[in-house]
Amino acid sequence: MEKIKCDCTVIHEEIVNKVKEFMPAEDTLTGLAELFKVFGDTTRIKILWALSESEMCVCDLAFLLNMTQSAISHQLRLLKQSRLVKNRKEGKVVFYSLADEHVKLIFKQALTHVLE
Amino acid sequence: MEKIKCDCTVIHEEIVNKVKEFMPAEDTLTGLAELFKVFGDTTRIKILWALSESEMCVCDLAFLLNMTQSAISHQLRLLKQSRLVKNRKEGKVVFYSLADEHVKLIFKQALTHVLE
DNA sequence: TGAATAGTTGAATACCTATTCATATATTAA
DNA sequence: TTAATATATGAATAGGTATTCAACTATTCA
Repeated sequence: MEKIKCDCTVIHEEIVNKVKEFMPAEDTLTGLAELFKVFGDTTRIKILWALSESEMCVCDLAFLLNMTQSAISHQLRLLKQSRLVKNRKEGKVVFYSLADEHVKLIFKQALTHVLE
Repeated sequence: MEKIKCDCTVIHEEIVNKVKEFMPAEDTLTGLAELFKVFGDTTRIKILWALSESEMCVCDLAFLLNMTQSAISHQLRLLKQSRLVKNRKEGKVVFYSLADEHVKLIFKQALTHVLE
């Protein structure tokens, strides 16, 4: 354990206080992190990307990603809880699709960083 | 374990193949997930947000986020490895700042989803 | 030189989470 | 009703990771 306030922070106090003042609410930042956490998994990224091309059922995704249907289903539940995908039922088949256009826009922005 | 190719995927074969064809390279998708993983932590989000306001030294960040300087240092190393922050040394003090403008743009995009 | 400050780092711990496995539900068709 | 298919889900496991703790380095200054 150590003390929090260094000498240099005292010197920088004005800047630090100004930054603190403009920081978004704790909830907002936590929410941001939670959203990015959902994007931060290869399986979910692939699912989201696939759904950005076309709506698909669970076993389509399982086949496409070469994974068990169970694993896909678990991830889809997570994605739905985060309001990133929605679904509709047609007989025994459940089709999933993107909830809105945000996903594509976030992808686009992030790709510019990755592809450099 | 279970078989991968369901009957309904046979029916949807055309769509599934088309989606597969347009999927980005494995490396690209993994890279995307890795980037989002870095954003997917409250501490790192706060650090990045703070640095989007002003460059700061390690102990400034520790004071601002009320965390040990060691914890902050560990996270800064991660952020630097991901090319999201850069640093400069001035005597004993190391100042960190955002590596480029991508961070702000990605934040902005994601916020529109969180704040709805 | 020695003391103090700023920062880094490796190991340990405690928590989280992605996948698997087994099972359950829902729908359709025979 | 029974059998088959599509999906969902709870528990267990294995792998990952954020923070802490205890050193350690680098720099300044007295």
